[in-house]
Amino acid sequence: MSSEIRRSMPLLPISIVMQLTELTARQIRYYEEHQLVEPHRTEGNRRMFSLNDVDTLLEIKDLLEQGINMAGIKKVFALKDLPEEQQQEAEITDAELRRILREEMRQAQRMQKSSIRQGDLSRFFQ
Amino acid sequence: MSSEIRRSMPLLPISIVMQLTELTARQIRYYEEHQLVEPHRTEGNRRMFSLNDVDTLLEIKDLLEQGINMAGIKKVFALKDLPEEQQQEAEITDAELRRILREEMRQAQRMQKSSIRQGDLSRFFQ
DNA sequence: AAATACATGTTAGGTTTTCTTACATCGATT
DNA sequence: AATCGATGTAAGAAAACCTAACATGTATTT
Repeated sequence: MSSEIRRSMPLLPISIVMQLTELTARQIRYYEEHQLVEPHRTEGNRRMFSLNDVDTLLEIKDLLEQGINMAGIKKVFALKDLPEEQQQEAEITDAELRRILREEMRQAQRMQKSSIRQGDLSRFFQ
Repeated sequence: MSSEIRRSMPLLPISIVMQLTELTARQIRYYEEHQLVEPHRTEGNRRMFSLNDVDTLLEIKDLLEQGINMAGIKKVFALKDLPEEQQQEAEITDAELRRILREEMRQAQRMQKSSIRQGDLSRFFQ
């Protein structure tokens, strides 16, 4: 079995994903609501996550900690998932993204100054 | 994180292990009863299995399909798990195992002839 | 300053999954 | 015929998870 298949197999219940990512169930479900992850569902409607899903969630967490919001993260993922042939067509969107990211950086700095940087300490607050 | 650690992390609920191994919950619990696997337990007493546990279960399944019973499988695992230093002390048991396995092969052939497929070597294990 | 939006917390009620225990079954052995 | 070994099955309880709704704390907008 290829490692690709293995990493995309839905194996993990949400409780384990919570441990692996240090995200709350609420957060994980919220990101799913925004279609940033799409866990498999069992017959009984329970979410089952793959290792790739966990990677995605860790990436979301990282971007959020950088002050980027849902819309920004969606853009980032949209770009990343573009196949080679379409990367060129994305140029305009790419420029747009850079503008977004610059703006986010400023925003992040403002947040740092006011000591409200969000996310990085979440693990200490259960 | 080392692959060793990863493979020993309790990540999988029994439903997933059932799919991966094509064993029933009853079978998995029965093998645990015989201490052939020892899944982690959550606070709420749910079994959580590691990838190593899955490997072990697949090995159990294979040995069972070869007609070896619980006691025999315990012996096989006991031998396999011996650290280098003790391998020598196990020589006698090792020879014993080889004898057992040779006998088991003959038995398997007989079984094929008579279309019987189970319970072949119980007499050799106590 | 009030209203709004965003990300997350919390609570409630319902459903699925898993647990243990006990008894049933069926082929093989005694 | 009785026993054993591996597995099936059923019942009742508990844990884990689900959705939906409302609450909260910051940041932005008006």
